Amino acid sequence: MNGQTDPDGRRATEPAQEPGPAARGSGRRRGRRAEEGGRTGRSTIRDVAAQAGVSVATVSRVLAENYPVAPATRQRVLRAIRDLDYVANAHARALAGVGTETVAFVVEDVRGPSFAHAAHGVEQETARRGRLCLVCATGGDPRRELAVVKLMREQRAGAVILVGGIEDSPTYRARMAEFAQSLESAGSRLVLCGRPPLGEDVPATVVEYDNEGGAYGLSSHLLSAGHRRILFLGGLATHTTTAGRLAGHNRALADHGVEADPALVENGDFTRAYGYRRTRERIAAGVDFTAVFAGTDMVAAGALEAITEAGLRVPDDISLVGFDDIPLASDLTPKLTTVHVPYEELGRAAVRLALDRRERGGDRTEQHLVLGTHVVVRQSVRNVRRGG
Amino acid sequence: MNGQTDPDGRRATEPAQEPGPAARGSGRRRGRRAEEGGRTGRSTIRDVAAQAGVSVATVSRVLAENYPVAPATRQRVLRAIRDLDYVANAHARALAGVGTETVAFVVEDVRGPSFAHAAHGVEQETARRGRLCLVCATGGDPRRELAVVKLMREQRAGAVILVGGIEDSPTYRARMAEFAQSLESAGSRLVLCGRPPLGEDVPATVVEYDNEGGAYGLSSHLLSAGHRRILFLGGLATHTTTAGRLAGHNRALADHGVEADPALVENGDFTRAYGYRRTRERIAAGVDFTAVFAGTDMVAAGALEAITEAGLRVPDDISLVGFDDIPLASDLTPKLTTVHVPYEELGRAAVRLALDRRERGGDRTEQHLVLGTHVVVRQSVRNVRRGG
DNA sequence: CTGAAAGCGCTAACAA
DNA sequence: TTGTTAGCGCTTTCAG
Repeated sequence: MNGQTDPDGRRATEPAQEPGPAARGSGRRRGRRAEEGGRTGRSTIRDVAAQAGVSVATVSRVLAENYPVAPATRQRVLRAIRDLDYVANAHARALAGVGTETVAFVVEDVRGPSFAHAAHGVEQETARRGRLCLVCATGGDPRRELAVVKLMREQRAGAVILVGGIEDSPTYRARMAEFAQSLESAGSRLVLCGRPPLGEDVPATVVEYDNEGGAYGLSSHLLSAGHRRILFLGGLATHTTTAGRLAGHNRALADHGVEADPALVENGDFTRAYGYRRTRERIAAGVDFTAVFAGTDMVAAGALEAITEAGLRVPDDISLVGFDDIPLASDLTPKLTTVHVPYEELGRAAVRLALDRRERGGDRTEQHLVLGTHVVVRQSVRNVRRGG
Repeated sequence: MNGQTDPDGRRATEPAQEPGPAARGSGRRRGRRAEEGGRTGRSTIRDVAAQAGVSVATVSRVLAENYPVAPATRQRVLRAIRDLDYVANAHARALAGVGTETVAFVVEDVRGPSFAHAAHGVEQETARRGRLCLVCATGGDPRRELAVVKLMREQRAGAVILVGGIEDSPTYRARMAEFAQSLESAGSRLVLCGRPPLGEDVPATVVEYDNEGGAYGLSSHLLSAGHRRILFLGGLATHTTTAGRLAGHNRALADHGVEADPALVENGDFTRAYGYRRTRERIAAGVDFTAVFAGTDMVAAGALEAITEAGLRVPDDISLVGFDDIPLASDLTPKLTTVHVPYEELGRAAVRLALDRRERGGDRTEQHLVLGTHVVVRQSVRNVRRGG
């Protein structure tokens, strides 16, 4: 750069023809607004200052309340603010280094059954800290997910929370590791909520819940009730959630000395429609099981429908359990025995961990928290030992 | 200013002692980054320009793709961007007058039963237009609502959507009118979604659905089935939603020549717990009705529980209808006859109307759209005419 | 096709 | 106590 340029660039080259202090641009605007009567368009801190006959710094001070201002001045400023219906510009504020931070909450679909509770947790904790909460849906599309993460980096989000299980794959892991780095280097933080960690070297916060343990408990409950042939209705084998739940189920089987029969494990998705369809097919093909372990409560609802439709009863003819403990579980008849997942706490913890870490200037390490789950016994399981 | 101070100000006066993070000078930050190898902290467009050996203007141009840039230059810039892991700062962009706009979605509680669908509609339409979607919960607290609206003004949200019925009152109307004005003058737009208009002179967009018509249809359905004594379980009489639904109910009664009995109208809230409690009390006090019109499906779920618990059956002993047609309605046994409300479309329309109007530079008039509703007949109503 | 520089609205260091 | 002013990072004329 040539030596003539003032390092600051702007002012040095400014000609003497200085009109008033500060920009002519806003001066002109001010003029226009005055003509129109003072209520049109956004007013700026400069307008307020002018109106109150003080400097912008003073206005900023009464706004921030972080510096002594003479009561009389203060009143004048406040009055001007009211008269002009002034509101500070969050962007300018952010640019100047202060202002409300944002936390992004990224889900596949906001209608997902457990979304509401997780969202509530996030919203709660986020609001408690005076932050804003951005919600984005990806529709499960990796491209949209990529776009969203980029957008969040641009927004300087304090944390980006990705919620829900996912199809695991090397591609996925690579992408996430990149997201994590990318966010980290932008001063933000990636939070994986309800899905497993990526490894020690990935700077992400992970808040998951115990799928394996919950499933173990649930299957144990079934096994203790005498069930030996349990139909497992899961999502794809590579789905992180399915993987965890199936693992717990298999461990329970093993612990009870029951051999795992591959024919009793179905892979599909976590929709109600799938639960219905597959259960119906299995029943049509001959009922070679006494209980159904549905991957989620939604799947269980579908299964229940199919069972009922086939003229069978739950739990008399077939026992049924779900997973998640969404409200639906206790609305079904019979009320569904399931595993409770603390979604709300999951959301809260995600925000808490991520922001606390940043505030304490945490290092780039991984953070990992696993929330407990527990079986909720209701009315959809029958004891086939005593019972018959 | 005195000539001794470095025009860049900060750097010059900066003491040697290592400062904390969040350094005051980006000059220093930039310096540090260079030392550490280019990946720490946020890089700015200036870093990219330097790295690529071009001016910031050029970088801005390749980013915006709105101006011719020599391919070679372009490549160098792109490379620099990648090397530096650069992401534009949305705030700076917004301040400069461009950038992603935001739409705010304000609800009482994100766990509300119909929230998910409305949110989906909003999210969908919002994303389609390349906007971001902010979600805030007020917990029904007017103070928090006020704070949220202010926050949204600061964020320069393109539209602020308030969803769900509300306790109507002069205070409420005055507050809303003020919000509307306030947002309007800030170049934003207030959208009332699922609640009635405030008047021609209030610059707000209103998207509601036909509570009155839906209730009329529903009660007519009940009346046609021979029911004469229908217990109406509503929210407070001043609640906009309750008011609409009750009005439709009463009109149906009148049209069928049935006198409205005040003793058959209960006021409470829209919770499941209320539905349960009140129904139980009424049953205990003597069943002087043959059908229950629950204000919402949630209330109906509670009522169903109470009825069942009392050893009565739906619809054999008592018919039951709800309102909203949330998923729960078809999960209950028996499946609930209810009124379908197009929540998703409601959300979509809210965004569409508000943003379209702004784009077309609409005037300050009120906008008003009413979406239709319709009865969904399922299995919770019995015909007492033929039946007995 | 590229660069210089004037802002966008606000904060905070420094001076008065 | 209050005012002045240098940025924050980006876009966009206006001149080359």
